[in-house]
Amino acid sequence: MTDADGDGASADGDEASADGEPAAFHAFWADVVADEIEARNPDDPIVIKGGVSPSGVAHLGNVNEVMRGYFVAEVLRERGHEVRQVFTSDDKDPLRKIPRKLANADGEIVGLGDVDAGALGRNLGKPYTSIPDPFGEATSYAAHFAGLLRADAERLGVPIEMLSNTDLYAEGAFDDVTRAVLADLEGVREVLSTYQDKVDDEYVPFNPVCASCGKVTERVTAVDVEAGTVDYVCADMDVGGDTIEGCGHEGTATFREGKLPWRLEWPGQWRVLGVDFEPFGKDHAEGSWPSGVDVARNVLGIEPPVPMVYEWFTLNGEALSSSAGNIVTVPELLDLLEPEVLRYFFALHPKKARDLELARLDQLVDRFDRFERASFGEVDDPELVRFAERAYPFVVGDVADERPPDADPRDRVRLPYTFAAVLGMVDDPELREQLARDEGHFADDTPDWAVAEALERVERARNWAERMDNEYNYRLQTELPDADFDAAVAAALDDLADFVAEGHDGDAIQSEMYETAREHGVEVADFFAAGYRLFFDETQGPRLGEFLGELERDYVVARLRREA
RNA sequence: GGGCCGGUAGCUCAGUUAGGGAGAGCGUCCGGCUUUUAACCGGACGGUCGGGGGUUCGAAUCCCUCCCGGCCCGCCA
Repeated sequence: MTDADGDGASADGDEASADGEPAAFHAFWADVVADEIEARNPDDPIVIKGGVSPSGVAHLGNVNEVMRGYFVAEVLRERGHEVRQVFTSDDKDPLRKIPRKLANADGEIVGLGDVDAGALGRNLGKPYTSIPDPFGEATSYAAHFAGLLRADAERLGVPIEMLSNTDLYAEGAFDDVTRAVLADLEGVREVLSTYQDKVDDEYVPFNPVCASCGKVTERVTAVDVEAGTVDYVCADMDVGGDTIEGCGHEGTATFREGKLPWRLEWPGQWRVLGVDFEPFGKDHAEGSWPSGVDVARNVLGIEPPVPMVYEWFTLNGEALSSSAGNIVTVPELLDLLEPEVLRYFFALHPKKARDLELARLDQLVDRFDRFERASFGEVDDPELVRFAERAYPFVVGDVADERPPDADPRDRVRLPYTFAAVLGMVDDPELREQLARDEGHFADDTPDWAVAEALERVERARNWAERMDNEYNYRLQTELPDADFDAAVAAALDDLADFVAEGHDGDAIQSEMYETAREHGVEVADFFAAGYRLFFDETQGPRLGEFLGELERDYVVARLRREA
């Protein structure tokens, strides 16, 4: 891709559309982005890049990088393009400070106490790839954390290519970029100085790795572009107020034995990998993106990729923060939600600041369910239907692959999330299915795969109720709860026990509860409360009569008689 | 101080590309389901589209301005 061609095509395109050819309307933002990418006539494969800093915890914010790029990749693939979705692990960066929280191989957050923190301290200043995995499993610190993100992407059904920056340097992939930068120090300084005050006449944008102590250094004393080397001194490095001590070694490094600073490395990646599109968080939007564009055009001689800034979202109303503990990981969320629901969250417009409120996950799931119905034309909302018909196939992805080959997607059943939480109050899978059937969620001809799929949500909703400890967090009590009832209520319970013992279905029991309460002069509310106390040790619960009708009769009778 | 992005019903959001009806779900309230007890059905309530100004026959949408929130404008990524 050359500069001139890109500009020319873009200008022609603008004129053409100004002449009357209106831009295509798209209900899905990924189509708009895909249009922009196609307008540049990129060569296949189209490269979509994301980036990850392998520094501690892969949290849900990183998933933006995965999913935003994924939807654009899928749209382009549908349009007939070959697409690579690559991720650079910026793993040649030095560890600058010891993180307070880490995530183990299962994505669980742990404190420093669970790892060899001293080993981390001794390795400050070294590239992540030169530091051992604190959990002693992966080949390096970087490999551990890059692996976490890759695992999360896999859990979400997104295939990504993870590329190690360290490897790219070692293979010489950055040689040309580094040579271009160091051969034009004047130009680089001029470009960068408009964005960074620290860039002066002495500044050399290359950080050799010290051959003696292995740390990333900052002081280059000489550059020899012909030989492809730089001389350096391993001096102290200032990192946000703290100092990482250099060893004082003076040496010579090749272009493969160091790294470019971020503001040059990022555009360098664009050139090395031929990046056509890259989404990034709003923290980059006003900092390294404008300087990256400048560097790309005026130092590296390439057009920067199509950008997309995504808003950050908050978790429970607060900024994501691993140190403050306001964090949620993909594995955690997949205990609460189907993957397609999480994918749906990232299919919503990226520019909107969104809050993911765990206490109201039922709302997110409800919205997904409605979105899914809309994709089948089952919702009377033209706007939503347009979006859903376009985006739904990308959101469900290969979920359908686990269904029988002849399965009709319209046969799928989604139990309302809160109802699924109600079903989660009992453990028995058959009882769960029966209760859902009684409520009319399954028809006689609902296929087995749809029943099984629907019931998977019960386990997740149950996890949610327990995690939130909310009004659905009830458990059928296996032991008789500690409770006293007045004589009238006690008598009514005994009568109800006799009625149940005779053998009646749930509807009949429900009706009888009202009758019995009246006969004994007990407030219906009080009588139900007594029932909830006995079975759930709570004051409220699901529709009780029908619930009891599904339980084992001897158990219900004994419990109503307060015997067991 | 300068810049970027957001602000639509109690909550979560759609609608902003391409100016024309202010919408959905949930919640709330009322009603229905022989039955006040979370699931099902119906209905209602609910908005100065952050404020103000402008353009226009017409603005949530375009322009200006102000307010609020996040981010960037040191280093680092």
